[in-house]
Amino acid sequence: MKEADAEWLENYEPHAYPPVGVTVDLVILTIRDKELHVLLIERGEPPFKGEWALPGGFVLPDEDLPEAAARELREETGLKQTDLDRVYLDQLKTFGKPGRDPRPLRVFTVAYLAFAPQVPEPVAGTDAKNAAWMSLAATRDMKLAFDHAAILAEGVERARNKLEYSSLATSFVGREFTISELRNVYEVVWGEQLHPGNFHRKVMSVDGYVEETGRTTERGGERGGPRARLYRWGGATQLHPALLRPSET
Amino acid sequence: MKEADAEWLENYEPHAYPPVGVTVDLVILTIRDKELHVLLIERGEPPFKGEWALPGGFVLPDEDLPEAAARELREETGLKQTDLDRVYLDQLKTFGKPGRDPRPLRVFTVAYLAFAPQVPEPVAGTDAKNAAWMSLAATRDMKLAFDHAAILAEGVERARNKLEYSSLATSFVGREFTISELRNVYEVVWGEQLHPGNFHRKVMSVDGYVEETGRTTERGGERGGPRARLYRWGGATQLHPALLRPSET
DNA sequence: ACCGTCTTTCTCATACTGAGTATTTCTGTG
DNA sequence: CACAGAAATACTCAGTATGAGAAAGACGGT
Repeated sequence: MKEADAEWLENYEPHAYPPVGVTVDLVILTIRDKELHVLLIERGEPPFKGEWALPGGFVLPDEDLPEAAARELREETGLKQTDLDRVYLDQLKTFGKPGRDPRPLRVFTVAYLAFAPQVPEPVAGTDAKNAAWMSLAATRDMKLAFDHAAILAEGVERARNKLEYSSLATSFVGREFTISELRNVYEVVWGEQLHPGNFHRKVMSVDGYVEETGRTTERGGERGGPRARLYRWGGATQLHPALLRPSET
Repeated sequence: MKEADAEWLENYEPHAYPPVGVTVDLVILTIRDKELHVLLIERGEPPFKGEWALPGGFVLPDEDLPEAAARELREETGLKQTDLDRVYLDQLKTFGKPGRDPRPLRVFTVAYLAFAPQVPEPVAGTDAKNAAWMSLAATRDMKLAFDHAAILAEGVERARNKLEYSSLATSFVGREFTISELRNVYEVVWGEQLHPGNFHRKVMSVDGYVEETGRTTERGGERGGPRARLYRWGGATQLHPALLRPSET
């Protein structure tokens, strides 16, 4: 550091500024019963005690933002490390409108978006009364705490776009999956039916999206059909060419 | 607000938390002399006094994040309102690694990305000694203050991607432009030559990207060629289908 | 045993893409 | 003032991707 900086530091008075806080909030999405679900917690502490909110909390003094998001993800989902490795977790957007938090402290929140595979039952954390996977349809009828409804909407929108250009859909399924399980992810997130034949051809033609395991499911679908081949993720993160949603054409 | 919240508020002590600050920093890109340039300022105050940095500053107490970014953009570029309307300005990413700011205050910065059209000479603001458009090539040899090199890299990467799916390239050119001026934007940002014929066909085929004005340039190119037709932006913000960069195919 | 479902593969018409070429209009130079 | 070089626009053609439909099997439930 320069000498001028050192001199300036001595006269610096942090508490002269109005108090500010920074939190991370998580939009954690998963698929249950062919519907998109989000993890919500019932707040056990004020503000908004008793109301439903996205999981999140203050960033600790020595913690970087991705660390804080990963910690909250661990605390709120109870996922094991092996599963956590496969979870997509990326920064979504930061919200800081004055008054979005009623406390006498200006709170900015850095929202993160996560996609979880299987469905461990959620764990109520220290400051949460209760935690639950809520279907997106259900959330539209509830009033979420803070500006979390807007954050959730932003997260869902981002998820829909991410599916087109990234291999993110594999984060929603198990380590080994069938092509129709993968297709189901797209159908649920986009909310529209896809042509099974064309989807199959497309996925197989994108280099590095999936690779064959050589095995098949133990039995066919519940209502019939042959055993499906099992694939695993092929290592590609970007899809070339992209898997565009039909409705946007 | 619930009663429980009100009770809780009385016991709340903001200054018990370590001090935190939030700034906005801007990656403002433009094209000069067929090269991508970024607006940098020479810091007039510690920390990093005398070093080059992205323009930015603290978010004011009653200001939302987009307002703070717009204010900084106005202050630093001196653009007039009519020009500002056409500037693309959107949130990029938030950075908050402990220690990224040497002050005894944890500073998070919300980075914004802006694309400016013509090239007004920059204006030195209150806490800036000097301001200048720097070519990207030049910035690679300089050490920027804070973690601004990483923020800049993130902004450039985002810009390259945005060109593919949005009509953003029109923010870099004047209100009326020729197809080859538009092509030049893509070539400069992507750093590769495009096929003039194919680019022309593609731009004309994307619905709502450009619309004819019926006029042409006053004279041909400096080294010959016919007068080019003038177009204006056609109103579309998303491009369907996208204009993919050739190198990624 | 049979019906309906599901996976996987084909076919075919249409659309889009990259590469190359042609035509015409202009600028700058001798 | 003719000419070379350059640029704007249009056209061609082969290769590839896409949407829609259909077919061939494999399997579960009844």
